[in-house]
Amino acid sequence: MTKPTPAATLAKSFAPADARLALTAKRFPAFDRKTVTLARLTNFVAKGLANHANRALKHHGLNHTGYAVMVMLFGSIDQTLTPSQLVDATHEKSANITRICDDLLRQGLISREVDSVDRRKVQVRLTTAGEKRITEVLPDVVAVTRNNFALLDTAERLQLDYLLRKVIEGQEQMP
Amino acid sequence: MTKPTPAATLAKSFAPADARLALTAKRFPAFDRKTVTLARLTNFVAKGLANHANRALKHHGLNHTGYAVMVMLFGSIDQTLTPSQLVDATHEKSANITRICDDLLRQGLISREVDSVDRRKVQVRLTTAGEKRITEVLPDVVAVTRNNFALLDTAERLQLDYLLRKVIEGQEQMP
DNA sequence: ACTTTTTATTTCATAAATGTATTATCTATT
DNA sequence: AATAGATAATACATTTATGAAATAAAAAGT
Repeated sequence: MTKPTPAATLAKSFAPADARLALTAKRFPAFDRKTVTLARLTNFVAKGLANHANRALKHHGLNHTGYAVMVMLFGSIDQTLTPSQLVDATHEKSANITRICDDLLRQGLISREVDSVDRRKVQVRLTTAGEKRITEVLPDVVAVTRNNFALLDTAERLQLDYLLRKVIEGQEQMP
Repeated sequence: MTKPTPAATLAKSFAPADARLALTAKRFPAFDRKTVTLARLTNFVAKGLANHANRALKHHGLNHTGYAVMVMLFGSIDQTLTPSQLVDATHEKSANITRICDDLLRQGLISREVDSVDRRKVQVRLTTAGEKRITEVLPDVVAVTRNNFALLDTAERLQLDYLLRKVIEGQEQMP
């Protein structure tokens, strides 16, 4: 089981910020330093993930959002999803999905067609070119993604998965 | 100690995406489903945090980046930091810090002055109005931030803090 | 002392993301 | 079958974020 003891020694770059938050907590009793720090940490990890992924994706003419869309399509029946499903799958706002898909369409990586049974819906489908592209890109991105978590052992990864899902569960209950 | 067992039952909204990633992993051996999922989870939590914070901040004329800048200033000696220090503290790109500070300056919440000993540097300082504003805003934002982590008990928060720092440590070692 | 290199910040052009309004279609109720 | 209400996607305006180049000052090397 993971022991949180040596946490303080890790991520040294955090020390100055921690000190500032400590001071703020001192000056401001309402300031819940622990959760604020959790929020900051999450933010930093997410930024790091996006930055590293983007660097790997740039050569391939994609960014991490476009990539996320394509991966979700790749993993779907018929390689087809509606924009709404893409919104759920990526947590991007619908307007952003439209924009991303416009771009993927320009690159010929996806197609769009109106759903024949519900004509409000649009079916976004990975093209052959799109499938080829994702196949080229995926190994790079997966490798980079893995590196982000390289320091965690199997138990820790499981634990992190559990904790993050629990946080999301809590967020979904928020007003 | 935290038991990760019931993780699968939490965050139900994740089920369809999990299924897609499972399929992708099946079709694509190189696809390391576990770390990819960790990346996705982190991303979602960060998005939720930003969205919730932004909603609380909007009334106050701030967004979560501007707020982050002000909190860091509030927690600093003399309530003063250079743009570079703000870059480190927030992980925002320098150009963005400039823009954010322009905005805070327009609102009269900070001041900018050239450092007298190293004239390349700029000292960004919280004004009295800025201090007042952060004092008004902080309780709201802290309350919202806490809610995101409401489902985690003390041990779990500690654990999450530990794990995230370890991830950041790993990210910092990346090329 | 003088040139080169490094560091700090900003500017500018561009990209990415969001909120709100709009259009079109479907569903349910009368 | 007509209408009201809900849902799906997009368009448009605006905000937010980024990369690359420019400017300026300090530090280092010769």
